Amino acid sequence: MARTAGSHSDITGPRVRAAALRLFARHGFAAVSMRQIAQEVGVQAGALYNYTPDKQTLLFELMRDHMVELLAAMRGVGAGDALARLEGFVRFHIAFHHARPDAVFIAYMELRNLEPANFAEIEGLRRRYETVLEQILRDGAAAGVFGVTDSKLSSWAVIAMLTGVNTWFRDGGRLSLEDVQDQYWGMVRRMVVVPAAGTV
Amino acid sequence: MARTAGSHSDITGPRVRAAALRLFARHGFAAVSMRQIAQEVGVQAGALYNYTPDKQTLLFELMRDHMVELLAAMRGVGAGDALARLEGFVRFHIAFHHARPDAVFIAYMELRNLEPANFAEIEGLRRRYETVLEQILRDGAAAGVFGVTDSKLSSWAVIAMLTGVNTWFRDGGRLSLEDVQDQYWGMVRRMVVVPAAGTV
DNA sequence: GTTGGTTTTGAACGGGCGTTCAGATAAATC
DNA sequence: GATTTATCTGAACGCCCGTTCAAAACCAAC
Repeated sequence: MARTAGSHSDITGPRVRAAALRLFARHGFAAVSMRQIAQEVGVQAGALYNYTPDKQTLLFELMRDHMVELLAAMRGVGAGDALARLEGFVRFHIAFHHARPDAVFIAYMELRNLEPANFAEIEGLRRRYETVLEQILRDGAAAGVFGVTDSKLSSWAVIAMLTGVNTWFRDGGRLSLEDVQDQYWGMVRRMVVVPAAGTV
Repeated sequence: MARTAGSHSDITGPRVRAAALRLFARHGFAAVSMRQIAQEVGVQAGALYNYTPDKQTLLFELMRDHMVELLAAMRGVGAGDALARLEGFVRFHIAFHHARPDAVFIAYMELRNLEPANFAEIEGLRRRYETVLEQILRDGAAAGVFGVTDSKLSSWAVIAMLTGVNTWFRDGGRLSLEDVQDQYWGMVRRMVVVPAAGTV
């Protein structure tokens, strides 16, 4: 024990997780072998077990870290009225997910490869995220600003729509990420905001 | 050759595909073995090769059949102005996808397990589907009914939102499928229809 | 430069993989 | 009921899997 700064394992651990993230996202958890991950890191397969007890835990920790990061980052979306918070949520969701395509992909596609206990934990974290949006929609509805009648259904609809950006958006294309954020915010706003009389 | 009505293979072929569909959706293509599929059918693994040349083709044909069915069924969504066709599309998409959760799941999750040529074919079919919605949005925009400025982006947003229903909707829950269709149609309508003056 | 802990290797374990195929079985045809 | 297809079995092929572990290599501390 008593690791010193700069020891090998301080750098190898992250490299293992990064390789696993890349490969799991590219080929799927079940299709990637520990030997492939080891080769990407430049090590023999047995050495991986210094950094994870098994393959399942490696997957689980990638997903859990991603969700925890998501929840932590979202805390900065902040205050204001429901409309402002909704705009913040939309722009944040798009930017955060765009910055982590591999982790997002895994978090959505590999749920079925989690053992029940691990699945439950990830689902709990996801529900916490969804609840934030749900609360924004409820607040806006209570204030008479949003015409949302079913905040749960609406939050699922919004999140699915926003997450879909990751399937088609690529840097350097016709639209910048800001363009996309603007357009999606416009769609979400029209979707939930009940027009005040006289604004048309 | 010269198969007679009622021969064994007339019934075993579909049973193989049904078992593969179920298992691929449940556990993922890479995690399911030919022996598991065979067991579900009640046959030895070798017998499967009377019905498919290999595992990859089995997956591909499941996805292709699903997409072809989708495109065929969508042709019945029909005519009318852009608003009516958009409503038809929304209700159709939700109903069709709800009736085939396993095929939908596979069609979205197993793209990465397709060989390049097979991937290209499935992608082409998917693009044809998306183009239908895109055209509806363009028509509505041209008619001044929709406020859509980017029909491609909007069609992706709508499809992602609608497909998301499959991840949470369950029969026998709080909402009926008709409830869900109504709510989603309301959201899509508000999202794209530019309100006529005086309707507020 | 020896010590003592940390990390890696390389081989092995038992098992499952997709696929093939000769031979057995079943079903349809005459 | 003999013959001809169609279908299935059961074993085998070569290969890869996740994981373990003794022995080797490495490396900071004294």
